[in-house]
Amino acid sequence: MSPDEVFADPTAAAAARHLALAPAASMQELAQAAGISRATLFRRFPSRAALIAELCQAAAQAYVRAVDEAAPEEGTPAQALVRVVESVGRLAPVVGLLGLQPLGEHVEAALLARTAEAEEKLRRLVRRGQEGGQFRVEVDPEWFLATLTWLMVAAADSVRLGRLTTSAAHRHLSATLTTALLRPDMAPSQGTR
Amino acid sequence: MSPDEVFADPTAAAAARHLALAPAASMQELAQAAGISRATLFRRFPSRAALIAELCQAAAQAYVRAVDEAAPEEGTPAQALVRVVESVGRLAPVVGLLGLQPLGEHVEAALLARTAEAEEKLRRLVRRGQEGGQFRVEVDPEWFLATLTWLMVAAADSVRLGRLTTSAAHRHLSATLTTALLRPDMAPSQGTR
DNA sequence: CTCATGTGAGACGTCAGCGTCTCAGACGAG
DNA sequence: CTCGTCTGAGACGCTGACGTCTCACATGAG
Repeated sequence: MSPDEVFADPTAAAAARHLALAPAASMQELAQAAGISRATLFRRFPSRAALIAELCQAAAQAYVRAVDEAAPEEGTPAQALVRVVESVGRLAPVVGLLGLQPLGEHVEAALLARTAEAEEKLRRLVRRGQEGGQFRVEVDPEWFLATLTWLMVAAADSVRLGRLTTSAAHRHLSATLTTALLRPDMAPSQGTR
Repeated sequence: MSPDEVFADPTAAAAARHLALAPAASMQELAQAAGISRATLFRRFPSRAALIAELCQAAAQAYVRAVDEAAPEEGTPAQALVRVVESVGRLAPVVGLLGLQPLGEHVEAALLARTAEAEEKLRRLVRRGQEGGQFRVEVDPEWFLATLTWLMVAAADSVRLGRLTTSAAHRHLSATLTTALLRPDMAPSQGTR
């Protein structure tokens, strides 16, 4: 999933792309990356904080939608897990390195509030799978959430460093997340690819 | 492993602790966190960049030592993996959130150079285990390295958010890394705790 | 006591980035 | 052609942080 599919505004998409490479980029650089002047960038986003906040909000929105589309409460936990990991994993290139952005106090709180519902769905999925015997019981749901988040960053960073291709990173991300949670004797198909 | 064991200088240790909570902290804040005046902080570290660089160098040094102490080339790959994960995992609380620090171009290059040798040892370990049949062959060594790095951040961040205790995070970190790489039929002891 | 060393407090200049503003030019609609 | 709208270029002031400097004070050795 490319930045342009997550951010309706092409300016925002370009800014997000550049911020992924240079987290401390100035408004000057972001404007240049978007192919517009600094003045125009300020016309669209009244401040730097507003720009960052809007990007993060859009990313959170995409995350919530990805979780919803995967329907974590439907089907067997194992199938639901695969769908979730596949769906959320697509966001890695866009959302991943945005997670490194230093945020203001209330902005971070707003983001957490926005994603709280989706995270709760995932916690329920983990518990459902554990009660049903398909998931490892020793995995704390909170740890699964943390793993999901930061392995997206890992995937994005590996691509940034040129160590993995986007598709390889996505594949490994999915594989690692499912093997981390699925009980080994429950693997639907042992292969990773 | 506490910050004081990684950073000989208690000032550096305090700064690292504070930077983990506030990545964009000013020199004023860092001095206050270390219990010294801003002037004294500048006497010890000629610039902010120098301070950050020194912290990262020390962290990289600790990482290299942790890998060396785990002796990744000795014993069976599975045993070596457990040692590595255990050893490196201890660094998570200290090193984890330091990875989020925006670095200058050449500083990052210097860090990569410093850790290159240790990373190469780990790549060899992964390949050795794969050739020996104990490790999953579908896991790219690069992906394992990325996973190792970013799950340390995940552990540190989970603790920061109060979602996990330090010991729980460490346990999950070890468990996830080993299950991600070990072939399921090769698990030495199935339990995680 | 005297002196050397180290520290805290704070003033000061510098500078980069932010955010505002103005003006000139491009461009399309009518 | 004319007007309204949008944009780029650039000047401007402001702020916060950096880094330097000075001075007073504490502490400890001799």
